[in-house]
Amino acid sequence: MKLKRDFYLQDCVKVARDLLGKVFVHETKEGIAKGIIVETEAYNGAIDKASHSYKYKRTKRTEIQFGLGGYAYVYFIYGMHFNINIVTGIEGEPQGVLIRGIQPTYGIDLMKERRKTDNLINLTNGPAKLCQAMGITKEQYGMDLCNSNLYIEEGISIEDKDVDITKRINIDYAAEDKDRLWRFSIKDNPFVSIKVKS
DNA sequence: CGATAGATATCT
DNA sequence: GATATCTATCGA
Repeated sequence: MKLKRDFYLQDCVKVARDLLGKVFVHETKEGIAKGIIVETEAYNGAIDKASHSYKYKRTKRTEIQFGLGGYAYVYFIYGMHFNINIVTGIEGEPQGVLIRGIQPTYGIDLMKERRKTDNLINLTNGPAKLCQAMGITKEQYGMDLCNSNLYIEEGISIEDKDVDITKRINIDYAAEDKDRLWRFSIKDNPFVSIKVKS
């Protein structure tokens, strides 16, 4: 059962927290791939220098962030990698949640084939890795998670005591905003991309 | 471990 | 023309 639009219309920080434990699904003609979301980061364009849409900067690339929540924001980075964000918030508010780590639960052979590795942990413990494993490319830019073959469904419930809240990764260019505690991950899960000592 | 090469769409 | 919400690989 796909999550409904309402879920995505909330603030990006809340959605980032609540996405932990939910199941990310991509159905393609090659097969279905699923994984439990174990690591996320929130980006709020209105106030956050780390966001592509900082100060409501609106370009062809960030356009999708300005619409309703529940759409996929996929972009190409460092000349060779894709990352996927889930757009959140109401129309006009550019926000997103970066998916940084998932735990594969279905279609593992397909993921291994796409990633060219047999190492289970190495399949999806990073934002560009999980995009490759899930078969996400520029093609998925702007897809509606409420009405397409790319979506999120209910999963397991994660208690607050099992959630690590830390600084976000690789945003040193973002000045003081790099210290915001907007990264959420499931404690001691091996598919979390980078461990941060507490 | 830490350092660095890798390669290009996107914005200035 | 500079840079990026990163990853793989190499050397110690």
